[in-house]
Amino acid sequence: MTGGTVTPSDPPGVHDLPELPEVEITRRHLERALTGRALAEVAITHPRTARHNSSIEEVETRLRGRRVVEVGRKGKFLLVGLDDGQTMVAHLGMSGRFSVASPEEERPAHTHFVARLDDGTELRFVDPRTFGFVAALDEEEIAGSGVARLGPDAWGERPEAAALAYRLRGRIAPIKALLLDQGPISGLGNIYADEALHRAGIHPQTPGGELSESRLAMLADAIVAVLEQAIEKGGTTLDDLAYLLPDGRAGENLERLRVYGREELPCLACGTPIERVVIRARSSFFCPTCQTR
DNA sequence: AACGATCCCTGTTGGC
DNA sequence: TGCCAACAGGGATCGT
Repeated sequence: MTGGTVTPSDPPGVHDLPELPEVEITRRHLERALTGRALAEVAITHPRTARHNSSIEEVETRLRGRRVVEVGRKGKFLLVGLDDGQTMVAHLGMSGRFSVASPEEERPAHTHFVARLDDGTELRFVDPRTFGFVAALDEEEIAGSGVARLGPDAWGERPEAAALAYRLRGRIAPIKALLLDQGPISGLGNIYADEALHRAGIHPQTPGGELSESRLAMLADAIVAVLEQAIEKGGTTLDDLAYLLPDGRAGENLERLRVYGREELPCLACGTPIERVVIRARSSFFCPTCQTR
């Protein structure tokens, strides 16, 4: 039921929407597989995958022959440092997935990027919906990209209440929208934003700038807790058709979700039916009793 | 500057 | 049984 219609009795379902935990799991996998390796040959087969450079050929040329120095992450962006100072910037978008496989293994449908590595394996990027991308950017290009507008990483940098208060000061947009914005704090998507707000007892429509420092302290703690748990559980795979982890395993965080996709089901804390509202064209699930403005 | 709307895209599904 | 419109999502872009 990946991306299917959401009905009250039917959890949205469910695929693996890559948010910070899923990207961090991917980063760890790539760190092991790519560090020290050279991208011997690079082939991109879908123009949207290369849209952050001027052409497919430019990405291929700029990455070809480069050696991987480090694999980092900020928010939901993967930052693969290369030996000439460039960075291979990648985003999984809605449906992107990296894997490292033997060239003999059949390539899955929607494989839009392949890099042959100098150890004989192949780095692949599969992305049916093409919301993801792979780019070759230098320092200056990164400074002008979306990466530069990211707020502190929600897990790696863990902004505390005072930092959140500063970043949300005067903002009247709903806190849910601000958490999705990636500017005040980066890495949260629709699932973990809802989960963190529920854990913190904050209504998603509360204007961000109106949250007291004590409530922001609860939010900061809740964000780290939901992300930590999701990373430990291998991320959230929402249905067994969609694959999630780079090694092919499904994540096991789904059972831990307390509000996302649970419209009309009883709140696990108080029994009140979970409600759904649309904020910034995204579903927000919340408990009207536990979460207040 | 901040905010909201719109667009991109495809697999899945509800409704007919 | 089969067809098709609706829907989900992150981020870039644009209008107000």
